[in-house]
Amino acid sequence: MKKTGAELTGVKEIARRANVSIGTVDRVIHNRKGVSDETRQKIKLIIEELDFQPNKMASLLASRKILNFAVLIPAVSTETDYWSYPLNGIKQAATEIKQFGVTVKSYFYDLDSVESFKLSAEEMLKHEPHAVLIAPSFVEESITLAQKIQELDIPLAFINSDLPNQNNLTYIGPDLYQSGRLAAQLINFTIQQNDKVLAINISSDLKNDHHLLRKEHGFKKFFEDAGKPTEILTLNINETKVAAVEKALMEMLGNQPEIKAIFVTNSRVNIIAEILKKRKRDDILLIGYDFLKKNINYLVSGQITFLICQRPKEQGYLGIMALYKHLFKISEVEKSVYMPIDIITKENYQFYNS
Amino acid sequence: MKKTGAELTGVKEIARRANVSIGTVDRVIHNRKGVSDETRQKIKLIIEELDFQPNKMASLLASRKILNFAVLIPAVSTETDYWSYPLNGIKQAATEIKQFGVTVKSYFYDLDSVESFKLSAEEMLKHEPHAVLIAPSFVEESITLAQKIQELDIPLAFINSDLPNQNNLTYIGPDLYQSGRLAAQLINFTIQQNDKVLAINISSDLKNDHHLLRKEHGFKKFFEDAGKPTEILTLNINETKVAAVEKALMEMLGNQPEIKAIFVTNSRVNIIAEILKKRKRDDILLIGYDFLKKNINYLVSGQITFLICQRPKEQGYLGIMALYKHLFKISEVEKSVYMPIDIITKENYQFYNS
DNA sequence: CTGAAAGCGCTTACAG
DNA sequence: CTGAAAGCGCTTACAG
Repeated sequence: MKKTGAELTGVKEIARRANVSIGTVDRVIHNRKGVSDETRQKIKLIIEELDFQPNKMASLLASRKILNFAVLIPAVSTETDYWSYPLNGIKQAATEIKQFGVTVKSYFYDLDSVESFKLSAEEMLKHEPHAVLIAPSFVEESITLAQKIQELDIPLAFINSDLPNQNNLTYIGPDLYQSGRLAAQLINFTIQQNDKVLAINISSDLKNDHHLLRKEHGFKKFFEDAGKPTEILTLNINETKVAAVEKALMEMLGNQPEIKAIFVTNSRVNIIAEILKKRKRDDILLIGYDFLKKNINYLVSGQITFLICQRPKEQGYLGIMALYKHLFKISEVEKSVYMPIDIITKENYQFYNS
Repeated sequence: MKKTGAELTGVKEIARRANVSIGTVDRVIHNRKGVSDETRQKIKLIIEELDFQPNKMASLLASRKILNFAVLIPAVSTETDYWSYPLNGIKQAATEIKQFGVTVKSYFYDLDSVESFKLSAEEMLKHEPHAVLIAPSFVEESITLAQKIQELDIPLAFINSDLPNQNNLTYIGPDLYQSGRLAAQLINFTIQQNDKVLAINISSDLKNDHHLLRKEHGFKKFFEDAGKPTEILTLNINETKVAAVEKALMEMLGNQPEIKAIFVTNSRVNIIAEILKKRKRDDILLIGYDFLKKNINYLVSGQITFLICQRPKEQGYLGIMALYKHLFKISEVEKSVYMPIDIITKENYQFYNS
């Protein structure tokens, strides 16, 4: 249970072999200046020979580093508890790395308010974080922020959605196109000849919500590739109130009685479920996104058949851990990490832990 | 970036307040004897007041502990690469906790040989591990082993399958009954009135393979609960050679032309896929278990529609981490951790990372 | 450019 | 029962 403490190891042994002090060895290990080329080379050689790996714990202990991570994500709203899941993952990671002197502070913004994003971002930067994790919901403002962060030369991780060319350390989140394809595949199993399929985008600002469009694209592409004549209709609803959605939906269903399956491109699938339930349209298969309490309720009651999920908790967890692994040089961090695309049904939701 | 080093903290501050040496404080923290009740109480009070949490890194560094974990799992065979996934998870965990002085050594056994299990178990115990992770494939022998391990008073984790009442620290694996139900639900979406469904158990020793029976049970229970008149047939095949399986399967399909879906209760679903492909029976929906290369190939080619997976990599990873968290007192460990039941299709397999 | 010393927050013998 | 000292493997000023 104890290490054998016979011969020297680590910096001491290197120092002994190189005939220098451990201070000099330390300088070489961390590529600090103030060492002659000659000694530097000699020490580097010995380090290689010994395949020396500094003891992280000793290093952390001696350096007394304190690292503050900042997180900028949407607040949990009354409308959706989606963001509670990434937040839980972030908290879990925070607990695990607390012992290494890392603190994680979260800043929140309102998904309906660009202004709140800017304010929270500003507040966050004021605290001079050593690493930042953000969910870049507002594209333009997020790019501005990402550039500020880059100027400060601190690592940046994106979760939930990506922004191209932002020099971010990593992106952890879904592949939207492919999740749309998967939804199509699931629907394709159940429909008959001549059935029609409806894709619904519910968003107050669809033009900027390229998310939904990428899912819709994957969805339609699947049927194209399948070479089936299934007719895919699309309904864009730019209001989120039930009454407005109901009007648009019922009009569509009235005109197209052959619709037998509906794909909602985001977590607002519960609105459609509510309407279908009220209208007693149990004949329509419904599929949508995200492990929200409201959605799960309709899954259990049978109104929703499939939910597609992208491990929101894990996104938060992995985002923080990526920053940690990078700053503590524990391992290389991948530029993009695409989450598995999970299928949740009435029969497996109880074991889905995020 | 630096901690403020003004006032004393940790053991020193406790010692100062209690007017004792840090040695005595240490004795109290670790509940060692040799401290008068009076001083012990005094120190405990101060510890509570300060909400003192010992610095893990300093503690690890000073104690110079070396912990050897042992792992006993089936070897990766030519027939299936299933066990390469838990092994990868184990290796990943090993890499992460290496810096805390933990080594992980794996021992393997042949799934077709009880003898090899016993031998490997013996070999493992000879090395006096401080914690053990096992996949208890052979029930009786595993119980014997679990009892030996208990006598040695070292923590034990099970993965992949559970054994009741073994005083193990934790179990991490699937809920078999529920995964059978999920398979039934998926099939239920696609079948028509009057279609029949076939469940196939392929095992050379089905009586002892209670795994398969629990999945079959869940599978059948789903249809019962659904109150549908769907007829579920069962085929037990106690040979694993393709020729033997083919004979049994074709006889069944010949007698029951209404069979439109097949559920294979384990990873040998690729054998059935091979036969269906050869016989050009694309009309039958096939569903089975595990993310094996062979199975994925048939998923891509369309012969298999769904694979049910239980995160084998994560099981290995979490198993090791549970032992680590327990021994290092990082957090409490749950007695049972049931893995999510994942559904893998042609459209999402590429993002499934275990 | 280099070394010697102090220190990180603990644990471990050892001495009394 | 208790304390003083040495040490874990590093880093950090400081002195030269």
